[in-house]
Amino acid sequence: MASLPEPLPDWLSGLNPPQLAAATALDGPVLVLAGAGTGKTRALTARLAQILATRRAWPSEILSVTFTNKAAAEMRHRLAAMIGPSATEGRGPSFVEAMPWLGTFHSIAAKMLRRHAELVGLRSNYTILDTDDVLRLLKRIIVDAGLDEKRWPSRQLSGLIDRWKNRGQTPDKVPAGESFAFADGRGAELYGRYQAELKTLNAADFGDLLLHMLVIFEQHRDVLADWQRRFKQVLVDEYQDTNAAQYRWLQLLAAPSEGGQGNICCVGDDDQSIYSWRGAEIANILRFERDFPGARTIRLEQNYRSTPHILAAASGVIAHNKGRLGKQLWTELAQGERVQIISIWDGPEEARLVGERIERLLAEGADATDIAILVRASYQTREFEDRFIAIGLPYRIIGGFRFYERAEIRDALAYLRIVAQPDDALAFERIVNTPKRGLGDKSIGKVQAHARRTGTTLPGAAQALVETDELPAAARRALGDLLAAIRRWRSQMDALDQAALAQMILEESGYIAMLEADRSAEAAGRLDNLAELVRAMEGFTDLQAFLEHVALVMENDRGDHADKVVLMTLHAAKGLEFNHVFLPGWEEGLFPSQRALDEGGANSLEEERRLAYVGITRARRRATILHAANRRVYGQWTSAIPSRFIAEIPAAHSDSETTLAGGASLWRAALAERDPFAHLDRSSGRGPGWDRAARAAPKGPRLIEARASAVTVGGAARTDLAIGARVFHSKFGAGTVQGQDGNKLEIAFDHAGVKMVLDSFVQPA
DNA sequence: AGCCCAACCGTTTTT
DNA sequence: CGGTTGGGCT
Repeated sequence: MASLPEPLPDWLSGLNPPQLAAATALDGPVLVLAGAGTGKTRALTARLAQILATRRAWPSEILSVTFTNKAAAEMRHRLAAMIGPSATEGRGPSFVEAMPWLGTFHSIAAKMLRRHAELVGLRSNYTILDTDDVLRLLKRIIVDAGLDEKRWPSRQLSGLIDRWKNRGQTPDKVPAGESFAFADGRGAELYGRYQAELKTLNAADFGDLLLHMLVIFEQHRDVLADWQRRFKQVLVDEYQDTNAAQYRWLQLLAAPSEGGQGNICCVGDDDQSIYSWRGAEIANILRFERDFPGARTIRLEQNYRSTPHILAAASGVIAHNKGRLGKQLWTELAQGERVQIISIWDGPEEARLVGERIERLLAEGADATDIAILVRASYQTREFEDRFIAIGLPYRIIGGFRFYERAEIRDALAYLRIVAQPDDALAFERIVNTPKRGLGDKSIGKVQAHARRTGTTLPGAAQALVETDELPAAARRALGDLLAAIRRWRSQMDALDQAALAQMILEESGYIAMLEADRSAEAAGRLDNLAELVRAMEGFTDLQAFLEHVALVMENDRGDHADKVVLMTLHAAKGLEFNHVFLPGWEEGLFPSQRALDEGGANSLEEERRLAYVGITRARRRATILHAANRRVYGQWTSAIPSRFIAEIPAAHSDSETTLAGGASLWRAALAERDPFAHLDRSSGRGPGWDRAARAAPKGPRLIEARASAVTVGGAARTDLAIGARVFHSKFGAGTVQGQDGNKLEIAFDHAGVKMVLDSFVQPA
């Protein structure tokens, strides 16, 4: 590395030594192991600035890949702030001239594919299908193949095809054994049919964007060579999340062994690899040094985010994983508070307590946006929503339905798609009878039959049928009118800008009228959404560009940045940070999830552990972990033991509290339901985290904000609940006492069966 | 063509 | 328990 000038230029100043190394090691392969909160984006941005400043590459010669649009936007934003707006200014398509190859894997591959589409049998205006289109198409293929859609659901096939595509496998490369995962060995065959169908639709699914480029690179080395020559520098963010196809794509573009220039910098953290279920292969990062000989590895280990207690807690947990590349995070921040571990009776109680703690934080002056509740599974947010609505605490849920997944948006887009791309049969199918035109299953069935018979596309067959008298007069007229309207709209494509065109389509198609006629509460919101869609279309070069933007780039963020506490999954929280983080539901079976425990073996468990690590490291100042003894699962009350991850948090960096009177004994009561030997008081073997939970108890039953009605201090047996007494339990309802053991009662509930329950939880009926 | 009820099935989710 | 979906019914 050439020696750096002193003083350092602006874009390099303030970097710590490893960050500086990451920003300036521009020759050859570099792996940057960036721990949580170690200023990864800062180093990456500085590297881009350094490349540009030293003229190692022009903006158009840098390939810079991320996984999410958010990450790409962030990098673009920070780069603009660092080197001035000229290189990156603009929104929508206009910045394309500046850093054209900064984006997500999918958007970059889609752009490349537009240039080479014909090499895989597509035209450059191909449609990018969403999951819904894919499922409908697959379902048709499954039914056409004479299979029972119930027995062989399209979702499952879609999952398999996804997996194959993630691994870069075309239908002919699917291992024979894996083909048996679907329809008794017909998996690969159906995959092949699906690919053929996509070709006739002039369409690609998400996985195709990369897969097609791989096929093109492998079969047309001249095309590959062009791209290799172009990209003088390659940057990859979140490298631990790359799948096999993405990995191969990067290798082809950058590895010297394939003819690439070899200046590739991959940034990632093996401890934050949480997407294996989506095809990510942690092995990619683990074997980087082998794949790119001569690679230099740089570790970013100084954490600027969290206190030592929080870091130590997270490190303690992740240390239980094997096969890590290894990092030692450290910080200069003051010690701060220990991680709080709270044992609680049940789900509602958990939500209640979190709500209370948040209110206290807000009263102490915390900003609501500094507070997050991170859950393992999205359904867990429900309990918190209920509670927060009840106490009037403003909250916001991140994730869930995206704007463009809404039915009205997808309908509007289908209209635009059929206008932009006449062969898009899926779009045609979607809108042919929306709004209602009297074109029901029977008429559409005839069109489909005709299409199949004559080997034409669905819209083509529709046109042909309109010219015959095979359809009833009414249907024939309706279909003819629709086709004429589509032609008319298409003829306006050049004359009108896409927003005006969309407005026209929505009005002339009767779609807006349909919603206006609908008096329901949702209809008004749908009209608003459509107006928002039209507004969002302004500023794109053309309709095609907009449609691609929608398919690949459209943000989920609806600009709701008000002062609200945020609720989201641990997955969604990766990359974010908050002063105060609540981590509820740390129970075996929930987190780690039952499926991870049942199916994936050690690897799955380690991924769950990484998720725990991600969760804890989101916190800047305070992390609060909770686990409940009882939770309602599918309407059934189930007891649970504390997550093993709780036991893995070093005691020196955490404090345990319990709101459970009787502490350990209560856990024993909860366990008795599933453990016939619970009464034997074995000293161990109660499961992960249990000892830890029990240890909180000896300090004496320490009540925190306990509901007076539900919890009583002390373990003295009650005398008013003799055998035979009728009692009432707030969860299980009425029952009869059958036996007594200290402060535990065996109660035969009228509707919930026989259970062991602490006497403090029941009242005489 | 459209509505209603019952059977089913429940991680994580980006592009 | 509750949302979705598909089939069957009107």
